Amino acid sequence: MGVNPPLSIPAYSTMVRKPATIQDVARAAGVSTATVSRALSNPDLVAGKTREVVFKAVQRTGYRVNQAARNLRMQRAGAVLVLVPDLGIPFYSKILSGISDGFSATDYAVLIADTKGRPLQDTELAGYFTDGRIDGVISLDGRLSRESLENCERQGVGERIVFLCEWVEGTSFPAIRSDNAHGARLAIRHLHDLGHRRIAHATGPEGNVLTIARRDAMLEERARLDLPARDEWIIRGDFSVESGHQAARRIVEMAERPTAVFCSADTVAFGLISGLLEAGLSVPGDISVVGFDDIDMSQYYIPALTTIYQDRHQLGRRAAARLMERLGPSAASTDGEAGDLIDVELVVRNSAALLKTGD
Amino acid sequence: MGVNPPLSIPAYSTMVRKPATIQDVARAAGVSTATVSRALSNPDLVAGKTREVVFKAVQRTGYRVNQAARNLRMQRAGAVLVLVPDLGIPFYSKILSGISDGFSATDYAVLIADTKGRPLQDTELAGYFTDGRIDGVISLDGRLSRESLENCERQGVGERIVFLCEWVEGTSFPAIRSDNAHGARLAIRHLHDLGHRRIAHATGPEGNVLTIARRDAMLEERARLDLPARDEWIIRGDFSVESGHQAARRIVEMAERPTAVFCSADTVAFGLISGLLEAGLSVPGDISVVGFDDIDMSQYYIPALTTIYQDRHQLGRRAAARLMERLGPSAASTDGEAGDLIDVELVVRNSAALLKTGD
DNA sequence: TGGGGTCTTGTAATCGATTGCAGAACACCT
DNA sequence: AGGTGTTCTGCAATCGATTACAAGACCCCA
Repeated sequence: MGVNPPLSIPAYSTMVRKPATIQDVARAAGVSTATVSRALSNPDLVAGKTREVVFKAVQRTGYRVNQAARNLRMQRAGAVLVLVPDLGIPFYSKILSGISDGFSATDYAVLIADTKGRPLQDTELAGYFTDGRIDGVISLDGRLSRESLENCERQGVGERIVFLCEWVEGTSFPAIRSDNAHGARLAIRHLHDLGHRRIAHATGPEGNVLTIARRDAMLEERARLDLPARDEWIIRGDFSVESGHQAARRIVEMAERPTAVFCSADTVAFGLISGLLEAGLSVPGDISVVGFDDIDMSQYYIPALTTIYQDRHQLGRRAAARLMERLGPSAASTDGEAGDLIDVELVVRNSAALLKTGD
Repeated sequence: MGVNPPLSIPAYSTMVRKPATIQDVARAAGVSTATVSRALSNPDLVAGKTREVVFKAVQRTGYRVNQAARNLRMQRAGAVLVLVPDLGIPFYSKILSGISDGFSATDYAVLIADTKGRPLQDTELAGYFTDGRIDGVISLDGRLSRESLENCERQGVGERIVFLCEWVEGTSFPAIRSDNAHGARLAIRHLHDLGHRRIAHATGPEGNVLTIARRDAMLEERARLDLPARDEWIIRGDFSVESGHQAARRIVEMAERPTAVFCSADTVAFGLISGLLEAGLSVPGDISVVGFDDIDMSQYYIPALTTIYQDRHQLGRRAAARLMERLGPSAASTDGEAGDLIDVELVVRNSAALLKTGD
């Protein structure tokens, strides 16, 4: 006696304890598992005294509800999936942060999948639902196949899909999005106010809904203001910096050069400005440029970028809220539609200037 | 007879069918659920004929294994958690894409949590494990509390944590990271080769391991090259564009101004350059600047940024692989350590130039 | 004392998979 | 025919929770 226990037996405190189950708590509290469950999830149903005893036992055992078991029993997955067209694009980061925020107070986990590397199979999305892997989807990807969506509706989970930023034309899923058309109009009007008449547009990828919304509104506004139009002033691209860089080359070679360019994204504007400078043109001296998005970098670019601000964090939060609302017990179907369009603002900085009168 | 069924009863094809369970398949195939399970997960154990019958039944019923049930039975969560200090920072986007790739071939889901909004409680991380919510963690956040980590080890899940980019000093968790010291040396040598002697450094946030690694290596290399040192040339900041912008102000006011600045991140460099230009100094004419990271924007910034390239996608993939390896059945503990340090490269562009000889 | 109501609790089924164990079926050899 | 071995399959327990149902405890009032 008086000797320490043999060293080969680890001290109790360092032993790997298996996590306590509801059984352990029940035993410790001297009640049934049903009572423990109720005390935790529906405290009103158990007597005050018992409740105390159970809580103490929970403390003592360090019990935490096993989510896998809980979800199985409750026939839910406890997770939502966010589909991102390309995680490598900085535009999405703040949106994700907003979504993440939107779910932080709930017990939903946020799963993220990049659809760039490997686009979804037609049955895959519906599969995640029947899998028991997810309860809902927020899609930032507007190119989901119709097949995918139909499969989901066939499974009866159409109500659990929400689009964000992009959407699929001709479907009726909720789509939280910025007022793209208004943004485009603001940009064109601003350039018009600065005296510009020959205005070009560097578009996003062909077929993309944002490309269409912004281009169409741009064309309309330009027509409304009686500005000249030339086909070559609509320059196809995608939302990448690289495509802006290429657009610069095209512009430099044009016979009748525009004096201003409205870009479908800030990244495009960066590439464009960089390309124009390489060609010896100055911005905004020779050509004015307006972007779209107002990403973090824009205010520190040189020149600081005049652009259309999208509240990305807000977009993310709103989409999260919208999905929650539809996953909840009573899906008041048509309600809330009003809030799905988020306002944008013109942010005036230094990349667009008064047209030189000598022109 | 001859009339259609009443319209109030939906046609079978449009009815919401509950997903098929393993029971349904067993019934359809005329075997037991055990056989179905084995046919799917361990085909060698069932006779070829039976296997066929089961596969057909699976086809017919559209069965998919319910992951929640499977995970519960197998005592795993089927998910890994990625802790991101701030999802709003574009630097992380490509890393996430790499991680996502790394897990795409597995049946692990990727959960993402932003630790900026609400830092983790000490018991929270360990809680996610005992919860049955996650099997492993990749932390991009080096400021996890020691308590958090100790709690995990107490639960016996210390083996399932991998750090990425950042790490916690004094612990022995695997940490996939760039060779930060080498990067800093490359930057300083490059500036030295260009003739610069008075070299400043805009650091990251105080206490951050990357800040320390890059600064210490910078100081060493500067000493090794016998370059002058002044305290005010080490300018504290964080990794934000804003902090670079502030650093510019400080530099402008210095009595003895450096001719070159090594920035702890590209974003800092952007802010710095923008600030210097506002103050009437040109880059690289008056001051040369080198960044760190080589994010997408850097090659299109004006001037295009000379910087240290980090292979972010690779970092992500590698971390994913490392975690998988540790979650697997036989955790060969010490192996693979060698591959945890990822090489960096100097990318020479236009923001750092030969020192003007008149200086 | 007995009947009816309200609170509180426990028993046991259930969610949908996996797997140890044991028995059935079959082959092969003497 | 009988013994031995291998291959295949099914029964039933199990993972850890939730919850319908029933029963016990207690109170109140006629």
